[in-house]
Amino acid sequence: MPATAMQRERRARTEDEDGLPVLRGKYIALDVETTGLDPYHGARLFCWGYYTEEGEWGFMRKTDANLRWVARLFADPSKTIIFHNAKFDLKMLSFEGIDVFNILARVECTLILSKLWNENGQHNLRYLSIRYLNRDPGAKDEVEDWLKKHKRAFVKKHGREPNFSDAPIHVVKRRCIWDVESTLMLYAQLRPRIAQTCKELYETERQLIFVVIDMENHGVRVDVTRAKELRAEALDDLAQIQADLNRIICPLVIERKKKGKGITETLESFNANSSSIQLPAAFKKVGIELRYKTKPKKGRKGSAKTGGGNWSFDEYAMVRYVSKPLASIIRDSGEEGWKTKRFYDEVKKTIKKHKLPAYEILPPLILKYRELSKMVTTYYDHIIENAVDVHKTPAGRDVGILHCNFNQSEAMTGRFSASHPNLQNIPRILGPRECFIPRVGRHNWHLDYAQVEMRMFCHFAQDKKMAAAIDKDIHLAVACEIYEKDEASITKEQRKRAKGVNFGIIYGSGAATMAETLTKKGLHTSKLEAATLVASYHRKFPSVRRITNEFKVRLHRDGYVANPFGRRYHVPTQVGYKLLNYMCQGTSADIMKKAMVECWKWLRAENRKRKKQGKRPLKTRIIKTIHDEIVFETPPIEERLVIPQMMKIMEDLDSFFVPITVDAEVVTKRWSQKKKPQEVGCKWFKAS
DNA sequence: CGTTATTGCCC
DNA sequence: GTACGGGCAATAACGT
Repeated sequence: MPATAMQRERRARTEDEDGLPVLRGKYIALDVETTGLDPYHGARLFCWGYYTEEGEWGFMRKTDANLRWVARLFADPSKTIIFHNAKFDLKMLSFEGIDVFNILARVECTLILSKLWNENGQHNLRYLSIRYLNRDPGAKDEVEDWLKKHKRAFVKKHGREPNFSDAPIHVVKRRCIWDVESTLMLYAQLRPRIAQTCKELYETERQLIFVVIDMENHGVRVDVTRAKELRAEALDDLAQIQADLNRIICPLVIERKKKGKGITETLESFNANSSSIQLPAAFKKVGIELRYKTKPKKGRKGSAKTGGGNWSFDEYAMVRYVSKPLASIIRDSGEEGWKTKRFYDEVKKTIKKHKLPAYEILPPLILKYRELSKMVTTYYDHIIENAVDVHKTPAGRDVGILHCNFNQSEAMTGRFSASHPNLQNIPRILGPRECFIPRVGRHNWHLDYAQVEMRMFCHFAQDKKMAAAIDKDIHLAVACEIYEKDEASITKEQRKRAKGVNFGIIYGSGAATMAETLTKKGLHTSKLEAATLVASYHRKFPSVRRITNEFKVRLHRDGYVANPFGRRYHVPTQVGYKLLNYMCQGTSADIMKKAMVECWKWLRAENRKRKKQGKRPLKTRIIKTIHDEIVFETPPIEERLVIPQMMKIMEDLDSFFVPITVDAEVVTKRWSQKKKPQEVGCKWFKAS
């Protein structure tokens, strides 16, 4: 569409009761502009633009009448409303009192369409418009440019950072119209392609938008007081470690660069997080000879590798810089999550007992320091700073709600990602999980697909031997095969090794990495041993090689490989070994997504039914997802009805070479005390 | 104030 | 003959 035509505003023929345009177009691209990205901390929309296939377009500021116009648009089942990232816009509109969960118009999303068409690369509107529409970014960047240019002056004048709503309205308008025009054209290009390739998957993703908004708006409950207690504890420990470190290695002479010139400095306080400058200096000073270097990491999007070649101080290297007894202390403390005091006592005791050189205390202290500072900055601080609606409980504790951002279109395999804060990487053993608590009168039920990636692996390989073992103990069964022993004679360590091999195979590893990974987990394994295990594995499970090759053949033939839901993976042929993993991970992810939609829909349908029958609605909700796990919040009185129903929906979702089964655990007090249903006296619960 | 490198947590 | 998959986030260091 030529830019000149675009700039000619076409007046709608008719006006509604508020004097606003009644659109003839059926397809309406809509885009809201906001004061920020996080509505839970005050960001709000202040205007929006629209563009229809009839060439009608317009720009509206937020007023009651204009919001009513949007509500009427949403109530019209003959319309299709297209967003680029519908989740964001709808979430913002939900904060203006729009009931986004009962929209009668059809909601579409070009971000999801683009992601499904090609999981690689960028999916922002700017990039897509250039790539698919040959469109000049034009007005797209003007708002950002304005903000950059006027930031300093604005802060000086108003005492705060400027946002989109502070830019001149005509600049915002131009951008907004640019966005909606692009969105509409993009939709016209992408929708037919997806209709051809994965219509049902798109439908799942599309409906999932509402599940995600619901989940994010509801949020998870946190015990802010507990976070503060744990934070204080950690800070105390950190102060002690810092003092010890300073006593051992300061003053420390270091060399660093400043404006291209090398300078020398003497430090009175040591920073254990400084792995490139202070750590090497400290190790040299106490006389530890450095032996391990960092490995190159693959650059963004499979490009050349970057970095590497510097001295390494990760845990892998650190345990190797100390004697064996101390190394086991470090490993044990990590696995069991010891408190700092116990760790200190054990470390000192061990050094004395084995008459180790005094400097060996350095690596364990640094590891502990890094662990604690990570807990504080990444977890406790986040909970304390980001919890909203904080109030006191009768017991005098501060509790609040954390609203995490779930992104359904970020990970290339199809998985969810989470951010701000990332609820999907909360440590399993250390303190943070103590801060997550159910709401009053609720339990949190964690329903997780048991070994789902392993099951998908089994599905693709169509391996009968594996299929027979998957509902018992797959790792034990694999151990029996690769060690050629019966179950009774397999040691715990051998089973653990087999487990590592199972994961390694799914991840596409070879002998070298397998050895490294196993050794890292405390199972000392040489490269040769690992090679033997892998060879043995492939001999016993030839289907794995077969399916890996089959995927490579398909990649070569079609340029992509599609999972059972039609999600396509485009990868360079050099990394064809990744396909098996993508297929396992991605199929699991799509199972999860479909399950979330089905569970959510069941709960809504049930409530409509109950409303008709004059019964009170169910209070059960989906509150979060962690890859293979859906977490439901439910009043105990509903558990018996709802939980088995949710499990049934999840398990009966689709049919594969092996059944997909669901395990259930429940949190009544704190996430750290997640329990089996039987342990909390759920007599009605029957494990599947 | 941006980018790169390192580290470490999750499934 | 090679190679472990997918995420998010914090800090340090350095140059603009």
